[in-house]
Amino acid sequence: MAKSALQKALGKKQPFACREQEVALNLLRTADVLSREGHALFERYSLSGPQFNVLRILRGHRDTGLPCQRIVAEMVTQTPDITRLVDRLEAAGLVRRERTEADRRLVLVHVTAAGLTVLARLDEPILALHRAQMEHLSADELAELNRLLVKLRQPAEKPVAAVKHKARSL
Amino acid sequence: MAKSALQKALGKKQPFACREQEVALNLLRTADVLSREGHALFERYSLSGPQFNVLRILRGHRDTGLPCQRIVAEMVTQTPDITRLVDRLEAAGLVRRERTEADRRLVLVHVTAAGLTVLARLDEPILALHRAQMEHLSADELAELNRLLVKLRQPAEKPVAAVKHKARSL
DNA sequence: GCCATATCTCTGTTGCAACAGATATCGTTG
DNA sequence: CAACGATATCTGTTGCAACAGAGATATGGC
Repeated sequence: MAKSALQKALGKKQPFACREQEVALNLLRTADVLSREGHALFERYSLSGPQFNVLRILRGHRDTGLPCQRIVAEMVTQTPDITRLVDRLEAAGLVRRERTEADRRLVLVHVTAAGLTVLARLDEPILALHRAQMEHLSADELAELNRLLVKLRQPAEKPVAAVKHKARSL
Repeated sequence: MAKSALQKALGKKQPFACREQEVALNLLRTADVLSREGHALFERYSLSGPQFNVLRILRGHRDTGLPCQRIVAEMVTQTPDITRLVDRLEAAGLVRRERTEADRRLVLVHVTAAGLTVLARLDEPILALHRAQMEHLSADELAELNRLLVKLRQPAEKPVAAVKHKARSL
């Protein structure tokens, strides 16, 4: 295997154990690099990445609101600590909780007008950032990258139990 | 644009704003899904992902040791809190600090025998996990994915200052 | 109608991450 | 050799994330 770009970037002197490991490390590193730039953008609005993600999800359901569990299911980076994440958004006045009457276990979370305002201000810079980060890739490359990322993650999304069981038996 | 796989997976009803945004979300989500399985593996050895990463880096330089700054530069997910990360590894007996005499500002970090033992136990399960996560992709697809991930991250790695300055002016 | 089970959310605790400032050392300049 | 800036690491503080357990409510069997 020839020396890869990541090896040089990281100053590594020995090759990767296998191509699968190279993909794993490249995936995590690229995600880390790109998400840091997004983090710098959110920071100016006192938001974290997951917080912005939740706001955007709630905007997609602003007519009905969404229970916490559904919010987590739609998040890009899923967190088990959705309660306090919503707590902080609520303290900032960006979302509002509403206990339902039909099923009193459920708490529907709605985005507020203030939340929609913040989202509106962030929409354009976010898109501009994404475009700037990827302007050196062709449309075909972006489509292929999308396809491969989805395919890579696909088997782990449904049979999670099987994978976890396998991992524990190692 | 036709409905994508991620839209269905996330239960979204409206399309992405653009393909660049779809790539960004797919990248973060795939990295999150795969890294969680790795986290479950490290957890059994009371290690975090970055901690394992540091140990592996130090193994690659076990003849000379490495200053903290160099460790950060080689990390997959770079952290500004390397001091305490090394603190915890040192408390666990997996690394050892050594103040150099030539330049007394430098602290060379070495992996200990115990650290090498932990690494040796983790090497095979990690490779097995990576292979299991990617067994449904062909060798060509893995190579193409590697190429695209490296290309996507490439411009952000060198002109970081320029990008950051640009982001701040938004 | 009552009890067991499942679901949803919240709380308590621990540990890590991020940012800013402090300390110690080195190299250079006058 | 004294002072200045640069470099490398450490410390203090704040806030978030992860995990376990508890409280409240709904559902289904009897």
